[in-house]
Amino acid sequence: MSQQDKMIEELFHNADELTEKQKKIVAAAIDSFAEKGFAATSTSEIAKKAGVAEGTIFRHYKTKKDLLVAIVAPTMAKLIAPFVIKDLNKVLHQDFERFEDFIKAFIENRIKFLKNNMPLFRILIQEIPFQPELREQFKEHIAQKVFERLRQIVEHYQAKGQIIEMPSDTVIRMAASTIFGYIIARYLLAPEAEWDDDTEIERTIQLLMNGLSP
Amino acid sequence: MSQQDKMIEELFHNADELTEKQKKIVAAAIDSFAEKGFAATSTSEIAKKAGVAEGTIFRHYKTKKDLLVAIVAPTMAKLIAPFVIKDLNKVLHQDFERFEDFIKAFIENRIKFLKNNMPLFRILIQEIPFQPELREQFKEHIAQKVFERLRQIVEHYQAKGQIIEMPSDTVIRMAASTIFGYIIARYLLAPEAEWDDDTEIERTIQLLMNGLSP
DNA sequence: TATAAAAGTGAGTAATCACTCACCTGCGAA
DNA sequence: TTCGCAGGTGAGTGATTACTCACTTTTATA
Repeated sequence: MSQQDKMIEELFHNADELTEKQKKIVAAAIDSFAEKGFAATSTSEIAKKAGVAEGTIFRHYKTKKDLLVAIVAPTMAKLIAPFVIKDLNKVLHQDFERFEDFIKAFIENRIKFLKNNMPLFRILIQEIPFQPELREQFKEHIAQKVFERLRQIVEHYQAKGQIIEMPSDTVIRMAASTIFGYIIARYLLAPEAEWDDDTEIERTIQLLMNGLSP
Repeated sequence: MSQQDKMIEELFHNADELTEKQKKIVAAAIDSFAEKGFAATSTSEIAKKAGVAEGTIFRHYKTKKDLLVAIVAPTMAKLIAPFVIKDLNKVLHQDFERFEDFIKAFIENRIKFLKNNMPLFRILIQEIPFQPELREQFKEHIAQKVFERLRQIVEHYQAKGQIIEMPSDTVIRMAASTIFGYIIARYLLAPEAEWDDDTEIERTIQLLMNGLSP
């Protein structure tokens, strides 16, 4: 099974219900959407790359936008999955006495996920500004659920005196900027450069810890 | 003169050489490109919004992509202008003994610029991944000139013992993440939210100072 | 093995695309 | 007044677009 296949398997919980050709369509679409953007990619091009007839695409996806949503929606779900699990807080606070340990485990976990799903992450951030449907999903899930969870976490560690007293939204913004900044620089802006990943992540966490400590 | 006009005047050094209709084309294109993206915007739509015939667009710009480049290239130039002025270092080190003062002045200056040119900044970051021509310009200017300048600045303040010893690229990445993180959150992700800008900028600088101090 | 449903096909369609071109208009220089 | 020319026009161009549909092939089940 190829890397591409594994990515798709991981992405769609019912991947075994997908036809061979359907998987090829999804793989081709991910490829092209990430490289040229959704609007600049034609369905004929996807069909050609996938080695199927154009009609086959529309057998499985009513419209081109449907195909995009079918790709992006589960990516978004996977990305925020760790925030949605029940009793995150309980697990969290048992396992991670210190904020530093929590954020380290968390960053490493999410970076690993994004690293394995870069084209999808690319499509996600590139198309959200343009697709109201995706923007709506993003707002509903991220803005509401994830943000609420993050606030709880920040406030928990603030109560323990491990994070500086500051509006939790500001803390979240800073942490998110730093983390996404690293991911974008590492995997999108300069993927070809030489990176000492462990050291860079360590330093990034240190920036946050120094900056957010009381 | 409208706000839109002022923006265009500021952007094109030879704005007085632009026809009335040409200005309207540029304004309409900025509007649509920022909202729907370059690929999803048709020339007929731009013409309609600008109140001109479609042929008029192609009288001034050979292709649709030419129009995009004519809009984005000067934006990029304006954005990096402060780095390109001669003897930046001399000016810099006379005026800003402390790194904190420098970065504060710098952030405020660039935020003010971006604030007045948000649609253009949006187009810039949205289209650079897709347009090889823009990516080339970006690499040439940012990667080479700007990065070199930033390295000098970081190393200067490192020599003075005001910045932690760390590869200058890492320092730059962290500072850029933090600053762009604020701008993107403030003006693109949640422009409608209530923001206490002065306080947020102050806190953002404090994060950097705490995180980057030896 | 027979049968129906699902998967797959590719020629065809109307709409839209970026771009062209022959023509028109207003204006400054000769 | 005449001329040249840049600015402006909009109907027209061939190419491409997302999508349809009548049809064939494959698959699952009884």
